[in-house]
Amino acid sequence: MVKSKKIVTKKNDYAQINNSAAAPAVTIKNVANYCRVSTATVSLVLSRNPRISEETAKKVFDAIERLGYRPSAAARNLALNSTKIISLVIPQLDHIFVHPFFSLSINGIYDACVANGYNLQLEMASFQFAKRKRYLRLFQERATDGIIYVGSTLADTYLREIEENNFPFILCGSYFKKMNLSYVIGDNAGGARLAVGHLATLGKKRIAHIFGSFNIQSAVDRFEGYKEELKEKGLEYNPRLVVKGDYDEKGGFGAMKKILPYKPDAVFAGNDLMASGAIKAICNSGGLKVPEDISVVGMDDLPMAAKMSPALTTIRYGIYEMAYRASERLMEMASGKITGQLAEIMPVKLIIRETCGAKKIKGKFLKRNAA
Amino acid sequence: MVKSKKIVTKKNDYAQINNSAAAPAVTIKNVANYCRVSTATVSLVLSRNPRISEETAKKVFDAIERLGYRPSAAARNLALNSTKIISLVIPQLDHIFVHPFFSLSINGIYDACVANGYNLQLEMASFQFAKRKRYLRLFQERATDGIIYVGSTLADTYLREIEENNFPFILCGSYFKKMNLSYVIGDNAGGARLAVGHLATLGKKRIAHIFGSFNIQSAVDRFEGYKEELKEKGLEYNPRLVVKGDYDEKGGFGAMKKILPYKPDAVFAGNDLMASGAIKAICNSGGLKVPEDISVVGMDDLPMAAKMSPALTTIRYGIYEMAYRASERLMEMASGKITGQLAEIMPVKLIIRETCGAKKIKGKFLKRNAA
DNA sequence: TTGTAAGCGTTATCAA
DNA sequence: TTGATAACGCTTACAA
Repeated sequence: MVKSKKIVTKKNDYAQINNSAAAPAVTIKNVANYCRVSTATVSLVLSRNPRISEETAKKVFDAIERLGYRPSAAARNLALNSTKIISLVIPQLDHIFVHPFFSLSINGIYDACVANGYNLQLEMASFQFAKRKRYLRLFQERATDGIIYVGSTLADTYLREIEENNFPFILCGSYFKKMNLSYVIGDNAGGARLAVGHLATLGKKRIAHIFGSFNIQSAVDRFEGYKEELKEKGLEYNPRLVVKGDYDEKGGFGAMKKILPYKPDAVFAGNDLMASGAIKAICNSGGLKVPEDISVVGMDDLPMAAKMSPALTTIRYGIYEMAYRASERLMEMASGKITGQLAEIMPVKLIIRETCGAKKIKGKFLKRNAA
Repeated sequence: MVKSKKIVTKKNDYAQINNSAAAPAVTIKNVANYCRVSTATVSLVLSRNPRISEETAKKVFDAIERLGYRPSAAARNLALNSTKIISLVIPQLDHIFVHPFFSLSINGIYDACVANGYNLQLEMASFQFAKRKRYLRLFQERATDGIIYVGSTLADTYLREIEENNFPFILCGSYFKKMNLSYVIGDNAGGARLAVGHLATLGKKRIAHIFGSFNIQSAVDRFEGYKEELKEKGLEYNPRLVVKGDYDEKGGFGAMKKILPYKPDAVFAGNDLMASGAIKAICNSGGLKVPEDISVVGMDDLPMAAKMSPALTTIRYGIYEMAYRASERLMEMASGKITGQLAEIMPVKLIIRETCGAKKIKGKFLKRNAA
């Protein structure tokens, strides 16, 4: 990992004249003594307890200001048995942060934490994470108030231990049919049906599907929705038109190349990234065009979807919102406001842009959907 | 909230039969009572103090196992006055996590934390962050052991307060000339000189430069290196050949479009993203080709550089390694192993691939540099 | 080699 | 309205 290297290091230890790090911190006791009240009073003032007189409160606040007092987080944690820390678990993938799905999720979670006075801690769902049982340890050591897991896979069966212990825990964007773990997800099957239904309405008969990975419940659900809607519209399900795309652009490209020989007239991709790859594959194949020859609908409505050219028709359920919401729920669980399993499904919406061909593309650019 | 229990006599010294959420946590006292030793002994066993007999140690470990004891993080923090938490501050940009520079940095920092038993906490350098003085508060409340800031700008003058207080703090990839804050950076000027020198050696006379933003010290340094090397090689500095590119692909594209009218024969881009944008601009301009007509050299050596076609010649200093190293240093500061200002400069290396034209491109693909 | 007990800095329960 | 003081669960002199 870290290679040895020659490094120019310059130190100047005489830089620090005063402010030795050893300076003892100002404590609640100092404040109490300073105003000649008890520590209990100071504590009550800080928690804005109304039974403290205005006068005393002011005196205390002044002292706090003057002495530069800041309550110790550790002491408070110990007394309250809570850390105000939320742990975010994300898959350990090569460029996990690069994936817009995760970036958006993290932003939503971070914002929710800030809004509620929580700190956000980062955990990778690495091999060590599972082996060392960090998902349990964090709770057992009372180092976190709750865990939110974005992007779990069906292989994460160890999560059962969390279920058994009933710790504040929530899944974001994924879930397990066989575990009573709380979760917030998008309406995956519903979204798929919306997409496929739309394509069918446009007269498409040979609608293909690129899925991410059946190791992920949401991909399974999208696939199920795809099949259901085909049946609903009286269209035949053709396994040759369904290929795995691994969630990224490259995978979508490869999947589409495999599908093309079977003459699809439309594709519903399991996410926008794969949709983008699929479009590239189509346009790269002997003059085929999107949407003229093949319609494409994605899912997720990433920021890139609106910027693509042609702009991507897709399913929106609000990734940022989903993550924000899941975090809020988690904090409610952590503070005991809600108990038991919690399941929320974010509603989906079809965002019609250009790649489905529902709108005629006139000239170079068409007025886009608000995105 | 699990609150107050009857404090009468003995606590439950028996093993937990079931684990309802309200079950009080097993404490060090339970373990001590269970093995009929003192809490001090248990504590010493846990810190693997050699003065404890093998026998007792075994007994204690067994009890810990049997009772499922896990030390309370808060209690330990309070006693040790340390949290084993490192705070990572990153700029609040729209898709901050998408930028490979930050992804790589975060990965390096996370890995260093895990390797050293630290937890990683996330902070955005938002308006609130500065206004609420979180950068100070985190220390004052002893909520963190150290802060690492990736991607600070020259506008972050409030950091002076941290300097004054001498808190464990390190900048990663940036620094301030006028503050004695510790930092780890790449050799920016040196890298620029390497790039420009290489281009000059290839016979280039009109070497352009796309810089990120002069609000960032490293960009300034790269620019300085560029100018120095021009002088060194007896080439004239032409301000028209230097344009701002805002660090991203789009900016690089725009910058290059502005430069093209002035007939450059080479470009040194301040990072790989802008280099990529510049190449697109060149290839998009009336049949110009890279490297035949214009050579391009980037900086950072992102994973994408090797994958580009033609593959990007660039300057490597190891972003992941830089971040890893900065974290290690920070943890050393936090644990008091080192004091005073610390400055490390990661050595740079020229990675010759295809866009500079140093190697002839035969056929479609050329054997690439190991990357 | 082990035990006793004094912190660490809060909060919360009583009593005043 | 306030004050004493016992928790919270751990570490660490200092004793034994």
